[in-house]
Amino acid sequence: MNMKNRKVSEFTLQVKDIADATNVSTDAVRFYTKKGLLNPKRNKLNNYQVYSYADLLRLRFITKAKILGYTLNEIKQITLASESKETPCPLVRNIIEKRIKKNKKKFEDAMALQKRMEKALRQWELMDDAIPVGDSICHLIETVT
Amino acid sequence: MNMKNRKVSEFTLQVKDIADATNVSTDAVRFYTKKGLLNPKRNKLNNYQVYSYADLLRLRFITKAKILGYTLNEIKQITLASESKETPCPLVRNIIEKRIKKNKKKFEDAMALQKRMEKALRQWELMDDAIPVGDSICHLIETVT
DNA sequence: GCTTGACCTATGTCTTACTCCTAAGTTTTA
DNA sequence: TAAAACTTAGGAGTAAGACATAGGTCAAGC
Repeated sequence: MNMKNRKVSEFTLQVKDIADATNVSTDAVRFYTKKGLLNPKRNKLNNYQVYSYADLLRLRFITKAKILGYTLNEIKQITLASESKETPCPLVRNIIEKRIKKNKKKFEDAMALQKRMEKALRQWELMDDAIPVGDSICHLIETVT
Repeated sequence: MNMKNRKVSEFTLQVKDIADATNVSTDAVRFYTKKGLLNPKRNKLNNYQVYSYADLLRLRFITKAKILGYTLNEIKQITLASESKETPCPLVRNIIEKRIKKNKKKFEDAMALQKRMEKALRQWELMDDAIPVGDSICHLIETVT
């Protein structure tokens, strides 16, 4: 490690550091950076991106928000809003509420289908693998749908 | 309706017919067709695609399988397998089992986060919209994550 | 001092599952 | 007969990256 070039402040992370710490690929980190969701500085000595601990926290947030179904654009809006001193609560709450409602419906539908799928598979397991009933898979599938 | 040109067999559907019947866009139908998930014939008189009732059923299946998280490639494999007389049960079961497992984990994670998000939002609702606490949204978000 | 390996940079193409747009041919309707 | 509503094919754009490449940088070992 070239400490002369690496040490910019207390927490100085390179792409790989921040990526490994959050279990995100370096490609994804660079992608978020290009999109403006992360705002690293530059090390002028070698042109490397220099991430801070705040960037790491934000990256953690991004991964969680993504699981919830937020798009990167939504996440960007939320973080931008949270940066401005006068946080426009109603706007952000709106984004969040909408997403929660959408997700709820989606989850419920998916869960119901998932359960029927699992049930069908259990029933299928009682049958003989070797039976070549022709359309048997279609029928299984149709019981699911 | 030009019946001379339209009537190829009992069930003769054009793109729009099959699309409307399944609530899928015509673009999507054409996309599935190009990908080989649907196999219409051609009306030689006007070069139109001619879909059958079987295509309609398959399209219905595609939409359901998609909700379950199957990719179009997986769906194609399953339907191809179900077409061959000796349906290779173990292979298809494998695809289905894998997908179910993947979905299960995904749903569980997402559901857990969704619940925490809803809880945080409820707590947030008790607060005053007008309070410009600066990082309050970040804090809300951090309680969620 | 130089090579090797592990980083980093930027750019570009590929993927999935479409949507939107264009241009041009066909069929239906007024 | 002309307009409206269909059809065809192709190409471009979208999200959220993965993967490939070419070249720059840096620490370690010999």
